[in-house]
Amino acid sequence: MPKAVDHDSRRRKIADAVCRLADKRGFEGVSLRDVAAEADVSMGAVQRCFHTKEDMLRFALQEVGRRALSRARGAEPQVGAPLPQVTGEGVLSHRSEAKVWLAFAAQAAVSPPLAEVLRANYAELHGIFTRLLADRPDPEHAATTLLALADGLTTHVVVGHLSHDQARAVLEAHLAE
Amino acid sequence: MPKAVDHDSRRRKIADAVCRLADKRGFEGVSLRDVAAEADVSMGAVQRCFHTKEDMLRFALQEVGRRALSRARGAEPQVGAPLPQVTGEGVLSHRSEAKVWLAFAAQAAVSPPLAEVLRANYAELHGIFTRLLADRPDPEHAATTLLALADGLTTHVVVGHLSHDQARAVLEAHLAE
DNA sequence: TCGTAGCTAATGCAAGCGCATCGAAAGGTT
DNA sequence: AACCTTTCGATGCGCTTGCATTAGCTACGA
Repeated sequence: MPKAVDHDSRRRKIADAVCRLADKRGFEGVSLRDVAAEADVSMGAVQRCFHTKEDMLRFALQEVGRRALSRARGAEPQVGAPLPQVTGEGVLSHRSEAKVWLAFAAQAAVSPPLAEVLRANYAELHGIFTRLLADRPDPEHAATTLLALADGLTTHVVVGHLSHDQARAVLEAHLAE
Repeated sequence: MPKAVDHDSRRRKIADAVCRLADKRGFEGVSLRDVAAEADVSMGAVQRCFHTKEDMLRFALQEVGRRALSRARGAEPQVGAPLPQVTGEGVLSHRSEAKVWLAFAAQAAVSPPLAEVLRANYAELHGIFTRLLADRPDPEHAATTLLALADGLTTHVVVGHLSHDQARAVLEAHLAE
């Protein structure tokens, strides 16, 4: 029988292809055939890794979320270390896959499985930001506000209403309050 | 020859159908056939009102934007009247077609014609909010921040991370600063 | 009445979609 | 070598899509 395939690795490879396509063409640009081509695997391989397109999209969104969490966690305090400075750039960086996130968020509005993944991710991000803002009078509320502001600014940057620098400046001013 | 058709009225009727479908099924649910059925007109009528699907979507987004501006303008001060109170509910109401806006925003990320419509709309909204926040130290910056916060909160409500009431409370607290 | 201009709805067309299927290939075991 | 299991890639299938096309209808003016 043929060499065993590293399914985890392949699934991630395919999820990365999904994100690249969503970034370039939006959600509608994510067809199985295009994903297979982008990931340099066959259609059959995509189908063997994911039973349905929805499974594939869910996994891709989970990957996006994992990466966002990983970046946010990189800003978390180490045990015994002083509370790190929360910066505008740092907050924006957790949405570095902005277009992809926006495409998924819009789809999540009409797809409960995707919405579920997003909610779980938001809950964890909220926890991380609450800890990062532990020196505020109400860290939870501050985290809620900061997350929303960051996402709103990200959307405005994506559509070209604001520049990245403007968005960062807004966050810095907000954090300075 | 047949009775002249009120094209403006029909275009708006079709745009409304687009928005209803986008609200229920996201952007992918907006096919010409479904729009025609939703608007209770034939495929031919849709095609006669809009040369391409892109035209139709652009017009629909303009309609969404016009409605948002109309709502925001309703909050604008009348000449000689005192500056009205900006409320959280008032700010959120300009995004009452939240899912539709989110779907269009995501698509605008990869569609320059839609992005252009959105930018123009944001610019006008920004102007309105700047005037509404004229009593702040920096009204422009305050408007930028408020718009972003509102959009971020709207997204979080749509995906179910926050409730409408939570979003409103965040805005009220922000406005009270 | 006839001709014309505007409007109509249904359908054709080519392309693409997600998912299922199938014969072939590959590697391990006996 | 033969057999079995796993993996493979190409393609079939039924359906949907945007846009083009066609034959027909209607109202108005000469």
